[in-house]
Amino acid sequence: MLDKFNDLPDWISRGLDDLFPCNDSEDSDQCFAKRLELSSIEKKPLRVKLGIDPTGTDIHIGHSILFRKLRAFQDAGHTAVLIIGDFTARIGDPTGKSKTRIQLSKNEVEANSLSYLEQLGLGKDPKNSLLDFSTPGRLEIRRNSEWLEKLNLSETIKLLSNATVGQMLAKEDFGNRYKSGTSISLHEFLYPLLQGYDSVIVKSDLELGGTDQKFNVAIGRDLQKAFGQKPQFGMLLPILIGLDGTQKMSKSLNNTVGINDDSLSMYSKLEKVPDDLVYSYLNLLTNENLKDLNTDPRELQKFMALKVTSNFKGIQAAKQAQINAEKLILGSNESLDQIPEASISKVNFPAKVFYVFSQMQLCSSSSEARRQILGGGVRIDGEKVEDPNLVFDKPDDLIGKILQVGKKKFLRVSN
RNA sequence: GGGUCGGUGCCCGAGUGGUUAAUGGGGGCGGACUGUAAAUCCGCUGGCUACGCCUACGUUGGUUCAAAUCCAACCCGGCCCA
Repeated sequence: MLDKFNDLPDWISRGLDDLFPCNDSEDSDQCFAKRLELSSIEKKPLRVKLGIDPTGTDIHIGHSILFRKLRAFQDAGHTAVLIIGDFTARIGDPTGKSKTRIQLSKNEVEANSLSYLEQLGLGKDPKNSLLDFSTPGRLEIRRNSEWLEKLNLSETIKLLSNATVGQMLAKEDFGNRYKSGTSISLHEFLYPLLQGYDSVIVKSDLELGGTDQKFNVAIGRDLQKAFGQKPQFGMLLPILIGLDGTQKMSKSLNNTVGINDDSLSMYSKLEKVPDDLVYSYLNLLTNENLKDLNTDPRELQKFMALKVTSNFKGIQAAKQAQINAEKLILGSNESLDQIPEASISKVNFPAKVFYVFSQMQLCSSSSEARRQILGGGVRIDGEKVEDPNLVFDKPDDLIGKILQVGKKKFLRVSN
């Protein structure tokens, strides 16, 4: 932990990558500890902003780092201001993307937003969700189309005048793309300014973001000053490394653990993250004490997987997942208690095996199923299937049996 | 707007008239191995209840018995010039 966070309570400093500005000044615009102090003196909760662009449908545990921090502020009595970037999602934040993002339609964005809110805990008991949706005054949800849609050209130009081309190109992502000759559309320059303008509108005291957000958050601070407000602080949290152990966790890299994953998949994915990631997962995704940890790497993986899973699924489900995962590794699926069931109603009989596996969505296509069978990765009730053209005449031939592809994908056939 | 180079499967990248569903690498999936994994080795990697049929090399047309490969127009991108 960096020294400069020493005067902050542990629930704030844990896992931080950066907090800026950060100095010993007595000025509550320069020193976050002072801003906190001011908040408690004035009995005015801080407004802690976090923006999400509803561009996809699944939140993964990498995102959860930010939400966990936001929740910590909620629990300390502050106000979480969740900005749904329903407008900016349609522009696309170029951050970290080598290409201009595809623009989404209004309907897609709305559907994604709802899905996000549900995943974050809308309608759920705060005990089992990422954010507290029910305690009055702890959460404000704003959609940025509310103000961005109304922005007219002269206001837009005023925003644009707050940043320079040099600043934009100094930003790592734009700079790289510029140098490498990848196209940058002008509207992408607007993105950081719009995100910053969000801070102005909601009068943010603190904005949370990943380390790749430093530029955008800093722009927000500049804009607030330009609009005569107290500038926000920026709190940056690390980008979680994905399951591959090298790249950031991201859906498009297929190295994620979704918070909607069932507990068994969540646990089994987590128990095999590379050894040198385990510590950071514990640090960023749990509140466990990081001293006196078990030194056996395999045990540590399991401990981490259990703790993280129980954060999302509850301790009971996590323990069960651990037991089931052990059984999976030993290769016996018979004693598994939590095999998902799936109805066979989509299958038309007579049915060939490969067709069955594709219809049951264990394989992405019937060709894929055929290949898996030929490759020796398909089992029914533990028995290897050799012939892809094996025919089942009626549903009863399959109901109650366990279909398996590889080591991790199971399904019990139901009516 | 002008000049020039280019757009190939999830990604990168060969292929410049015909055994080409398209070399190779990465990634992914499956198998073996192991403390799970990684590394390594082996196999697979467009779709379809399928030994056949369909769809694919920016888009649309054209030439040809035959096109990813030739021609035309258009769309998109890089660079240089305005």
